[in-house]
Amino acid sequence: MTQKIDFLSKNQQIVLEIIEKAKEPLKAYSILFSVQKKGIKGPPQVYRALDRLIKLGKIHKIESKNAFVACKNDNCTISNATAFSICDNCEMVTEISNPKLSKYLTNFQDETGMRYNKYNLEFFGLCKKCKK
Amino acid sequence: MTQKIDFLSKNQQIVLEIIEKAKEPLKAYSILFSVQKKGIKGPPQVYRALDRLIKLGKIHKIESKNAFVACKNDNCTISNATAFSICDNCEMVTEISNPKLSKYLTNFQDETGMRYNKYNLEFFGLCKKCKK
DNA sequence: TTGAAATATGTTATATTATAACAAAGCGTA
DNA sequence: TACGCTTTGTTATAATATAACATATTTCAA
Repeated sequence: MTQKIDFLSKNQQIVLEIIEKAKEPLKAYSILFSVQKKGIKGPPQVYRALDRLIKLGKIHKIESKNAFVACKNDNCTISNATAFSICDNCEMVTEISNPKLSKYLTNFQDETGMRYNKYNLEFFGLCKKCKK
Repeated sequence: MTQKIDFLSKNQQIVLEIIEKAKEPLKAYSILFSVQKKGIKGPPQVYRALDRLIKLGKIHKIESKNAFVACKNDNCTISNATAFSICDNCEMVTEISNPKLSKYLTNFQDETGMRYNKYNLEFFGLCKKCKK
């Protein structure tokens, strides 16, 4: 049987915890180094946990940075519709949860008639702090 | 002085040409293999050309695939505002040029007051062919 | 013109990110 | 229990990207 959708294995819990505690997106290998003392030895264990957490919507991958952040939405049902704001200077990443935006993009249809079931949007600019 | 904005070096021309001819996004190392007969020996030469072509708006990087496509817009002034449609099955990638969408996103402002000067949007789904 | 500073290119090596391949362990159920 | 399936562990390696330095080219002021 496939793993139950609400159950996290030990490795998955370890990886999720460290991502949730972090204030910034974490790279896979920095996760690996941090969790080696907890018994995780190799990249595949980390990447498998990351893959699963992504599928569950518990974390998201910031594609432009190859880094991972915890999902900030209460129920992580929108992992197929993600938007982030990224500061070019301090690299701060924030998940945008704006109902209007997600509605607009979820309903978006282009000329080709292709219907989308997932999107990822990354905004870049300077955050308030760095604008000063 | 900085290289003139409308001038491409030999390497840049070679790389751009091969990307423009391709029907699908190209990976950096597949570009490298194709251009080795033309005198380009190493990854840095390819990556430098790619970086410059991106800055000029001649090509875009598909972040979720680590691959590069030619810009389809006549004048490539919107390289800071990109949107793509990606088929999960056949991996076809199309650049979306939809004025309404780009206007919406360019003007988008979130609660934090951060103003964006760049965004990248990637839609995923099944293209017409693959839906059948 | 000429030569110092800046820019661009070539080259080797290596860092970073991710997955293949297979072995071992756990789990459900007939 | 023993068979099939899924998950986990482990080693090795593939794929992506950049550091570091050497060489060449261009720019432009003295």
